[in-house]
Amino acid sequence: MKYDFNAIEPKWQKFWDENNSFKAENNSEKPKFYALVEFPYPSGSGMHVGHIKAYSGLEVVSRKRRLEGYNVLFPIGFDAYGLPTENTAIKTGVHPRIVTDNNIVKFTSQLKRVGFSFDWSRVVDTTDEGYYKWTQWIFLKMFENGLVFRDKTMVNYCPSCKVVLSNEDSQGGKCDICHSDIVQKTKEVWYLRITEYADKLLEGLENVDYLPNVKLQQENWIGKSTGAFVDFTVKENNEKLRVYTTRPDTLYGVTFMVIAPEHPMIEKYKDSIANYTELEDYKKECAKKSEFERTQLVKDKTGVCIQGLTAINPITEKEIPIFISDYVMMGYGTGAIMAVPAHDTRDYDFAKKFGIDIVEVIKGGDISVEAYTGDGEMVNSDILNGIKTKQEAIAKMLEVLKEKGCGEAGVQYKMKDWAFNRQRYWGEPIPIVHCSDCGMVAVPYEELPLRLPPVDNFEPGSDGESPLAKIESFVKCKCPKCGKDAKRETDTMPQWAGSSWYFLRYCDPGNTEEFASQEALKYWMNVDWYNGGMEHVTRHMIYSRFWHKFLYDLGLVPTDEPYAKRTAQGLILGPDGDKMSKSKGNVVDPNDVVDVYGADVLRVYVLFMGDYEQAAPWNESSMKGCKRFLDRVWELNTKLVEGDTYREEMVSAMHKTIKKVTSDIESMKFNTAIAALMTLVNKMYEVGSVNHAEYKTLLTLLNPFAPHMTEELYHELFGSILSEGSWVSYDEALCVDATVEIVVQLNGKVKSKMVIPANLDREGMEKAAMENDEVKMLLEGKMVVKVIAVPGKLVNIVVK
RNA sequence: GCCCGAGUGGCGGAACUGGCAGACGCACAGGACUUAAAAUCCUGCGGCCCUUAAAGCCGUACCGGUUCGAUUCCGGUCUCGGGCACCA
Repeated sequence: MKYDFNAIEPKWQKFWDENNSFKAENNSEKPKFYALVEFPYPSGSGMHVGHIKAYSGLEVVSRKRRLEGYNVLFPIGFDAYGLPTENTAIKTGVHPRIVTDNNIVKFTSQLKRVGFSFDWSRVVDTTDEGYYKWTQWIFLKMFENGLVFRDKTMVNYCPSCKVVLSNEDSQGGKCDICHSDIVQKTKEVWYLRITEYADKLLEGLENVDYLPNVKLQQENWIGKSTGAFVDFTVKENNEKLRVYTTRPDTLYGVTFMVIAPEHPMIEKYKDSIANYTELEDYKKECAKKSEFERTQLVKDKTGVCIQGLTAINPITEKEIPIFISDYVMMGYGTGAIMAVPAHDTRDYDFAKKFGIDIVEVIKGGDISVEAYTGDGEMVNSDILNGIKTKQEAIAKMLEVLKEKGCGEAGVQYKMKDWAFNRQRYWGEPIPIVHCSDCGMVAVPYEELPLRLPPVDNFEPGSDGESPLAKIESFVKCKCPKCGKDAKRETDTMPQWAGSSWYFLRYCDPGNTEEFASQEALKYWMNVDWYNGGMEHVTRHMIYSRFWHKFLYDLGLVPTDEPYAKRTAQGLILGPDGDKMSKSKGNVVDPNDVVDVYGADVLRVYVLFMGDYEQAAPWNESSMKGCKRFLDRVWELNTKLVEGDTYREEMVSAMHKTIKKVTSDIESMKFNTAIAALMTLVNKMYEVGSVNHAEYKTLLTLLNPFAPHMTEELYHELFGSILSEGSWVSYDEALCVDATVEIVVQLNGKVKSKMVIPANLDREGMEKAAMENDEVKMLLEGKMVVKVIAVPGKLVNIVVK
């Protein structure tokens, strides 16, 4: 009889549910293990198989850890604030609360059908007032500590979603949500001063175990550069014009300066600028371009020379022109640069177009053709002449700048402050009150949560105002400080807020007094292993590390980093090889797979289909192989024989498999772990029988992958694997066979094979090879030059 | 443009630290069982050559190098994927 998943899987799921089988204890003698997966956004379309793959990795690790005797916290929750839910509400008129609740029910049932060993008693929902109360609480702590500010700036505005977006949400000039074009708009918005933590976020990477490319992406995102600030002087008014440069060594090659079109100097010295209207026109031209367009025309530089202002190079004392151009950004460095066309490609393009001098100061390239950005000997640089390396030249120049008092070493970051607001209903209200006398005043802690008011119309205002602005009863309030009439802030927080601290809430989800008790945090933190998608490696991970580090600085969390280890799974592509998406219609629903094949087959398949970290296309027929494999494991119970130790013909296979599966799970090589189990099962069929000890081991190794079937079989023979089973160990000495087959090569080509004792040393192998009849024949008439023996592998005979 | 990563049979993918390329699975072909089909089991399965087999030769994107020996290391080229992007 085959594995009847329709009967067996629901049976165990019900058992696990009723017994809270995977409940993590906040107090335990056992060592703790905290495994975290990215909680889903409960969308209306339900989960797809990509979610299943994302959770299956740490699901396997968690189940293994429990068998190894750990107290495991493997939680799940819902990141439920967000635009799609609100858009559904706008379209259907159903309140986002109801939409969210329905979606959570759907997701929960899907997750349970796959048999994930989540601790269902700790589910968090970021839109639950018991949760967002603390999101607001942490925000107020940041406000109190000067990390929250408002600023009027150009913002990325999506005319379709009617929201202001952060740079992160509008990359490439397209809205992250609806993909329409972003326009620039001036607005006063909320910011979190994440740049204050740039160095800490960078340094923290040294002590965590993240995938190398995860670390690299975060480093690039933070974008630290070291260089120098140099003060040029404006001849006409003796004002300092400060620039940031990473190449102070090229100061002798500066032939002009460029400032951003928005640079305040233009306004300030408007009267002494002869061509002010021309500059104004250029500025207007630039403002029309979106951030995206502005970074598009890389080659074709535009700009205008400022008539009436001249800069003086502090080192050479030479006079040089000042230009405005949109290739210099106000938001980075000082909004002004010293241009060295000979050794910077952008400055080179600009100089060529405007006919400005190009002075070589580093030998090694041909500046008549292109800018030379490499290293080389310094020339035309007075005191630096003859210096051979960049490092040395920079060091020397920094000394000189310091002496002269016109510059200093400095650092810059690409990372910008975090635009922390949405003009939407379905988000955490920002707990701030605007008072005409007191300014921005925090809502008192005891008044949290600041609840969303009931509304029937979720449409945002036409000018990018939040729908909350239309609710008079919400907006009108008293100032908590002076008691006068005041206005409540109507922006809500971005979706990233709720996910910035959820891993802390899991430690103590029911707490009404604190976001989590110190005791629980001390016990569980930090997260031992965090797995998720590559798409969250910069934004979500950096934001949440920032929040965590802030709380650490307040002494509210015990560790300075939240995640000890971070890995990432690859996408499941559609059967057509494209990214799964609703619009392409290539989405696979896990429920459909469970209906036909059962949960265990689905679980094994998503891990067997390829390298866990790589993307792989869905292939239904490949899944049949996994079904056959599980059926064969099931069928083995008809071939059971007595025996509580491995039989001789099985010993090395058993130990080798245990070793392989144990280490492969740790390195997320789930596909080869399953392959090893398949090989073992094939071997059992070859032998024709399996004894109790062997079967017990097989079921234990397979349990994390196929928990329903293995529990059923194990339970029949040995009792509950969950409560009585334990992970199996292996003996290194028994992983090797007594004899090995080695290869005999002639000049590196395989010519013969022979079986020798595994422990034979080099000389012994060489001797055995030379005495082998087949080898003797091969060597006839040839001269042996050299023999190389590699124990356990091969003998290579070099002949002439 | 810059920075990562990858390129292996018909397909998904294996190969520890330079040591038998193609584990495991899918698909396919042949056979067994069956009235038949499904399921299951057995056999074969990189290419060339060939009636078949043995033997031989070629083969890990391409060109070259190091080495007794290269999918693995080095130099160059091409292609694909990802990240950043006038970041001074």
